[in-house]
Amino acid sequence: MFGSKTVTDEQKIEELLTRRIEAVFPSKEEAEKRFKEGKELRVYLGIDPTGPHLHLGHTIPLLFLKQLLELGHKPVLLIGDFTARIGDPTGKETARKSLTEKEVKNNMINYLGQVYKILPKGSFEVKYNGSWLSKMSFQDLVELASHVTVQQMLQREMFQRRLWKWKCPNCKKVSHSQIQFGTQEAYDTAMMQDNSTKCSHCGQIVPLEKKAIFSETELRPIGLNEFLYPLMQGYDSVAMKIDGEVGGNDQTFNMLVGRDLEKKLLNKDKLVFATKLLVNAESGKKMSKTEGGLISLSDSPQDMFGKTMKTVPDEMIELVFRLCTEKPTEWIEDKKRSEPYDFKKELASELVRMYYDEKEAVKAWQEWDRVFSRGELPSEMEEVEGGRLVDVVEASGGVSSTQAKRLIDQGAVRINDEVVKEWDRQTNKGDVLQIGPKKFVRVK
RNA sequence: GGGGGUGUACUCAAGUAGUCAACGAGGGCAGACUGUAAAUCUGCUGGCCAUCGGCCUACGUAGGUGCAAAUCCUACCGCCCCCA
Repeated sequence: MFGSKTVTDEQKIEELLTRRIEAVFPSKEEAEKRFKEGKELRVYLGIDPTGPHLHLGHTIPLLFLKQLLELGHKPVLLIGDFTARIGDPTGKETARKSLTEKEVKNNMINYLGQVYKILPKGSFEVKYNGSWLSKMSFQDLVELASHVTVQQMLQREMFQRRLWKWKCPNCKKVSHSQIQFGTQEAYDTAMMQDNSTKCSHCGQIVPLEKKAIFSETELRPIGLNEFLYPLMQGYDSVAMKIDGEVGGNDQTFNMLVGRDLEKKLLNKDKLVFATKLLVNAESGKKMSKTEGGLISLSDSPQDMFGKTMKTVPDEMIELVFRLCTEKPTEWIEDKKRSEPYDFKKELASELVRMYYDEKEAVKAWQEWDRVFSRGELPSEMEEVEGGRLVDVVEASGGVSSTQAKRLIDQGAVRINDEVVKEWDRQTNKGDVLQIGPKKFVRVK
């Protein structure tokens, strides 16, 4: 890779640093300066291969990398094979099974295939953190850990939220309980004799009843290994002598640990790009809470279109357009004046276009109109074996027989557009079954 | 190490011997409504067979008492808090 020139166009750099980016460390100005120097920068994105699919959220940093690539810089994709194999530390007694090497490998292959839809093969480096983390000794780890303090770790919001909170019965205000890790002073304030405590807001000494204590989320214990995660991730930066890292805003803490370490150990000033997240600014809700609702890059065109229509709330169409597509800002501004329904269809088809092609995008759109706007049958349907209605629903819906019966009871199943509530009814060849709002099958 | 708690379905959380497949809330699913959605209202939300109904498996794990256990006893395991 020689002779490659970086682009220092100010407008492009501005677009790069604002469109998908929530925050830049140490500062946006510093980043601008570095980009204008014209030297090739290596910027990485770390992904843990914990599942088989990349979803829409992953595409935000990936598209950022693509922008970088277009400016002549070098994206690096770091596969967290080591971290994935160790497994999620937070589990309860069912200590989440750590993934086997084989699963990790499979996931990685799947990931790469999906990444190629955004970043062309060969345009970026691929690294595995197992190649250095698995070689570290306990001594290395202790040495590494000495660079980070417990106080720093506890600042992290994710840990903050897992500490006790309590509500003062006098002034009704909420305080963090410092019971777990506090200074002596904080402890004295929080817990006085016989379980009474002094409220830091109103100064009253009140009994600390059990009911007053709560936690916002679950009060999960914080395993020591969880402290190690940021450390491992941070070391990745050092090992790769990287120039920058991009990740979701929720990864900021971990990315900053890497920045600190790289500075301390290599005297290198890593840039950290925290991308915006797919959250609804008003409600604070994430776009899709459930696995099922996630739009995955490996979804079929039809599914991708449908899921977009069904899971993207109106208020978020513009956001998704900005974060997850490459449409120019002006175009988005223009289109957003149209009906939300149409705007959303534009989004859905654009996504299909990105991960498939124009033809599929058009087809998916037509299909949607056909089925949901005009109420016609889809042009292609899965063919299933006939038999009793319950059994057909069970098999084609991928549900249990009890659940299949429930669906029928609730009137969610139609045969040839007629609601049928008898679950022992025989289906005939050629019958079209509609199960729920969007599943159609034909009896063969 | 000593003392005090606690462990319930996807999550939170009631229930302390039979009326418990287990209140309630969130989530999810379905129906009505609608522009897909959101909001709202209604129903469902362990599995199997079955259109009343029946059976099986489940309240940290393993045993025990008893006609009968999520509920009582014993041991074990996990977690939390306090004192060291």
